[in-house]
Amino acid sequence: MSTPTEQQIAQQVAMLARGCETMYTAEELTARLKAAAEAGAQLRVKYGMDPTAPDVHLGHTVQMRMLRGLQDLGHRVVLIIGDYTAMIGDPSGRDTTRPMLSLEDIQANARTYIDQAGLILDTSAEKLEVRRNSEWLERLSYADLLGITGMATVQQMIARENFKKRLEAGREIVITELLYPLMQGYDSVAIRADVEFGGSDQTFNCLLGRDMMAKKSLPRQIVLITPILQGLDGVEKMSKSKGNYVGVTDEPNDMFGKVMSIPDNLMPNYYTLLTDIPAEEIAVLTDPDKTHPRQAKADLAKRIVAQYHSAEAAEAAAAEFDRVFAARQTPTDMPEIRVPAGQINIIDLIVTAKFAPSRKEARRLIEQGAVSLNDEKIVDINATVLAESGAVLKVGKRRFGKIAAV
RNA sequence: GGUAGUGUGGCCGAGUGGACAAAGGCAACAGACUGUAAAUCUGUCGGGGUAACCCUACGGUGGUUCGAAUCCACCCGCUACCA
Repeated sequence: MSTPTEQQIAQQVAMLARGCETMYTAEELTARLKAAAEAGAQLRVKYGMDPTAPDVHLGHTVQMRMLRGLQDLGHRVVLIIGDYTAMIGDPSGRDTTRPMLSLEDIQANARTYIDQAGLILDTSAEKLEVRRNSEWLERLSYADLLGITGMATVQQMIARENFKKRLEAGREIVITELLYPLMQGYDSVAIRADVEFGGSDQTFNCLLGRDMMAKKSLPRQIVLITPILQGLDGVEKMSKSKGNYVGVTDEPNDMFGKVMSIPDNLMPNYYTLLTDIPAEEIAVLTDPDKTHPRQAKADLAKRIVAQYHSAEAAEAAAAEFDRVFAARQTPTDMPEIRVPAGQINIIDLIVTAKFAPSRKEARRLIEQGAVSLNDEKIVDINATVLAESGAVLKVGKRRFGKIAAV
């Protein structure tokens, strides 16, 4: 790899800037990239993972895509599994303290996480280093801890918005909560991070790490803050617990459909953070006068499916979507509903198919005109139908099943 | 430890003896329309029953009452003030 020119470095920085809300600082990043290139050295890019929530969704990929970009430039990602922190349990959780995770759980979660992250990251040993923070945190003595706590001031802590608000509201702050940012910051010191990525809620912690490094006379890490990706509802942030997410391991059809369900006004955001399309093109795609929104969204959905599956899978998912929702035909693949051959009550059929959680709900769906069998709408909640193999039960717009009479 | 407050459906949040399966909002689901699982509008939204009606539910356990989410006692959790 030849030494990149100033211009190439500037391009690299621009690529990262696109997905960042804030950079501390772009100048330092430029200088560090240049120095690394000249020395033929890899930058160490820190990325923390919470071993309690292993499923990777599009929200995580905003950062991961940039990490991958850096890997492709020759740098190394240091994935830190927060096993030590997880074992203690996160005290900042408002309601209940999280249950302690066993070592096995942490292992398993980390495994799942790395497998899924591998869809985006380069997992070769050269480009990815996996560490657990128990490696260094566990060994600290009380004296070490005093040294670490000596690196931050109460003023710093209470300046943090999160704590400030709680102080003003008179809500309590447990001392260990103050220690958490320090632990995370110490991770940076321990691994000699050059760059750390964090969501905007992590700003304080990342910057504290940067500060601690300086106090230890280390080159302070550059902090890249990424925006929080909004969920499918367009209101809350994407998260597994809110159920408004697209998992990277979602099936193509599902992934496509979920992306199609985002509000139109979320498209610019998704295009910018989840694809590599240049800004000028995004502007054209998301301008309703220039591109039909339906078209733009299908295009977005295809690109996303292609990233995690394949271009063919994306085309197939798009075709399937058109088939079912635009042409209103039955899907090519439907789950089987196994029922005894013969007459069956329609409510029983819906419940057996698991298309409704209760008989009451099944009845409501019928009353609302949502149910049909072989394209024939069923409006009578007492209807009895003939269960014959191959018959297609449809409930609502997207629940289909093929009857298998046994 | 004392005092005051608070605990409601997936979430937020009203309700202070009957008209309460519990206002309103969010989320969700359905229908119409469409450009899609977008937007908008309408409807539904604990469970069983064709229905009348029944069962479960307002932190927990008992009690008062013809009747309790609502009143009382104790307990548990959270919050604030005091110690």
